[in-house]
Amino acid sequence: VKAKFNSWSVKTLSFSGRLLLIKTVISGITTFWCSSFILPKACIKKINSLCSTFLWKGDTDSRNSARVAWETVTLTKEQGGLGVKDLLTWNKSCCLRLNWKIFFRPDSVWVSWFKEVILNGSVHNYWSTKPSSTYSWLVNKLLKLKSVVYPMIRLQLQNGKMARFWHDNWSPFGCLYDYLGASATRLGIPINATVASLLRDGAWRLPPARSEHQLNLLSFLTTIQLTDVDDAYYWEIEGTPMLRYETGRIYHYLRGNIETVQWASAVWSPR
DNA sequence: AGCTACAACTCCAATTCGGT
DNA sequence: ACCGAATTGGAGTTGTAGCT
Repeated sequence: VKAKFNSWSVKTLSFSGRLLLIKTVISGITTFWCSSFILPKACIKKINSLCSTFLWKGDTDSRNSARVAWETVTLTKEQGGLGVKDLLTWNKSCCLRLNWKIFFRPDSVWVSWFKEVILNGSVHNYWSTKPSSTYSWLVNKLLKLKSVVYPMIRLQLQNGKMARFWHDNWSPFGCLYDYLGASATRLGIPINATVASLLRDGAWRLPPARSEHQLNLLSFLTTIQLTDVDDAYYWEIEGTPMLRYETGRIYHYLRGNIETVQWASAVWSPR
């Protein structure tokens, strides 16, 4: 990145010219690395710093004298920024794509490797696999993104033969392991039990409810009817099922709701 | 698998720096 | 005097190599 900046610094570019270079070329370079690896924070900080200096000074050697904080520059134009991608969040969005792949692109060689070596042969073990010092740094980072992807990877319950009772996201209550506080008691249900295994002769084999949460679950169970089709994972964002992974969409989802600024339309709309 | 010492990383706040 | 960035140092956390 620094080499790129230095090769441009000899030319006199306008502010918007430099902005465009950052948004296209530099984003292109970083996205390549972002898509395969989780970058260390210090690394991202350095790249941001280089971009900031280049934007305001035109080269990377002089001391930075930014008029506006980089944090503000990374807002969208509607939010009062310049629409440069926030690297940290972009990196996260790219890496969530790897998590998405594990579930929805099983034919990839990397996913097969991940499934066999890390997940003990089944994607369903993803939720219960804990980071370990025997795994690589990246693998552990991906496992730690679990809580972020969890609400997006839901399971459509059909015959219940694949759905893991405790960890799959199949009920309206999310992860039952957390919802029922199962770290203390698992109600006699094995950690890898499938939903179907709890239904025998048309009745749910669950102990009588002893908490409100358990009661909620039991009343929900009476409303469902298993079919004879296989269960399937599906990808959804804020309640909307998605067929593809859209890095940009996830990026904005991760950024959260940021207030827009009323002068943006006046500044950016074409005359 | 567990322990230990050490390295690496992350976060935070205080301070310094350059520029206007 | 003020602003944002950079630097610094300390505290706490996490990861790793080497050992038993």
